[in-house]
Amino acid sequence: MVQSARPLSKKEIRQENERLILDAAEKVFAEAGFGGATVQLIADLAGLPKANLHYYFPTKEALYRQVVQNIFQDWLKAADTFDAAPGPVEGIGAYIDAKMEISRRHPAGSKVWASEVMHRAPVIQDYLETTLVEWTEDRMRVIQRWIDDGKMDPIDPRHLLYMLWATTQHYADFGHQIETLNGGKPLSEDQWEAAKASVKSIILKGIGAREA
Amino acid sequence: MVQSARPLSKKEIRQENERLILDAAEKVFAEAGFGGATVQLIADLAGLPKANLHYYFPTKEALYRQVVQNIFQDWLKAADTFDAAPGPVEGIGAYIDAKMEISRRHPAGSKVWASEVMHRAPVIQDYLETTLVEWTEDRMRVIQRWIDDGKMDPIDPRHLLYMLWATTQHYADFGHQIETLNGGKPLSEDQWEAAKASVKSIILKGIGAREA
DNA sequence: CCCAATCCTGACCGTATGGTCAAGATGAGA
DNA sequence: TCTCATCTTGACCATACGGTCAGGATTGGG
Repeated sequence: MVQSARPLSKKEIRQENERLILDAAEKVFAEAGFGGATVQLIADLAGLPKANLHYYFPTKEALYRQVVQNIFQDWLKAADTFDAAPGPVEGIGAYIDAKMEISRRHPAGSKVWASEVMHRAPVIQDYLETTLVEWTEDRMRVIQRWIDDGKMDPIDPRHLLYMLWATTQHYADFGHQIETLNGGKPLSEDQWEAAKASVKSIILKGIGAREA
Repeated sequence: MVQSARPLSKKEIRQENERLILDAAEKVFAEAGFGGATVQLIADLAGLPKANLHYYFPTKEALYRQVVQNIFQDWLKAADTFDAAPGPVEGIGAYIDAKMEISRRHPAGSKVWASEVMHRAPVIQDYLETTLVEWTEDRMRVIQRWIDDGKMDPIDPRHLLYMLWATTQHYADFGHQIETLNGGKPLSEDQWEAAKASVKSIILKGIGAREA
């Protein structure tokens, strides 16, 4: 517990507190939903008085918006793997790995995202209509190219993407159900590896992905 | 608007009103989450005064519990198809059809279920631990038998079930996102058929399902 | 060292919400 | 027809919640 006693600068204080608040907010929004979450609960979890939280984020909505936007960024970043790949085995395989890892490391974020979309995306509808549409069309083109090059079966790229999203995010969003079906215990390291392997195996075989 | 003017009997009144309330509640809980839903909103949608709603369901929690339990029943019923089937092509194929149909016809119910599980199943945890566990083990045994009989590849039945749940429910839970990516329009009849076909094709091929 | 800017917080406020109640209306059975 | 059980509802209440504010503490720059 020995720690440098140097007082934090204003900049550092701001950064640190915003991080504390955003982390706490993500957890609380994930567990209770936007409507069920209370500012008091978020403040308690962040270890700050409620009024201090309102100093950094004027309203509950503004805080929620920031949380969702951050999650959306991660969501998109996971696709970097997709682009450089020579074919579906590497590209989709790496994408599944990346998204499964997000589900494992940031389940709260995944739940907040799911909740936002389920409730008709009240705060990020504009992102869906612009960024997500572009992103999706780009990846659909990549998949179509693989199909044209004979690297996989002629699957509708759109439904393949939906299946990838659904399957990988399921391990976060429905993690509680999976845990219950696992005897109440979280998945072990080995079980996570088995999950990833199963998903990759079924999908890659299912789309007839051929090694480069 | 001409209608039989026969006054409803007490029994009919009760049935009718409970149905109105449950239908309205499912929609509102799906759109706003438990915390975001208000009793007033449910009452308005059902066309009843709030106090009347409380006459039939004493608390918001009791109403929510009933909604979730009803959904759970449908969820289980969809599996009837599974059991009689001679092999994975028929069994899993029919299960996918059934669950996709639920996603299409009762998206609100699917969302309420997803929300409940995401929030650690505060009201149906006991069902998860008993009924769902049994249900899952039964189906895993069926799948294992198909594997042993050489009717499909040696896939981990557990992860196959998760993939089936994830993929089919995704079309309800993330329906708004899918709609946005479809130019803001709901999926047409043909598009639903294409979705079903894609899902079935990828999964059945992915698990190496062989015709009987 | 001083003053301005930033940060912190207990106390407070208006509102919305879940739930109650008492009194009346309506249908069922004798 | 009379009586009882069930159904209906406007008015009401206590509470919890999001958000405000005034004033104090702390840091930074000149």
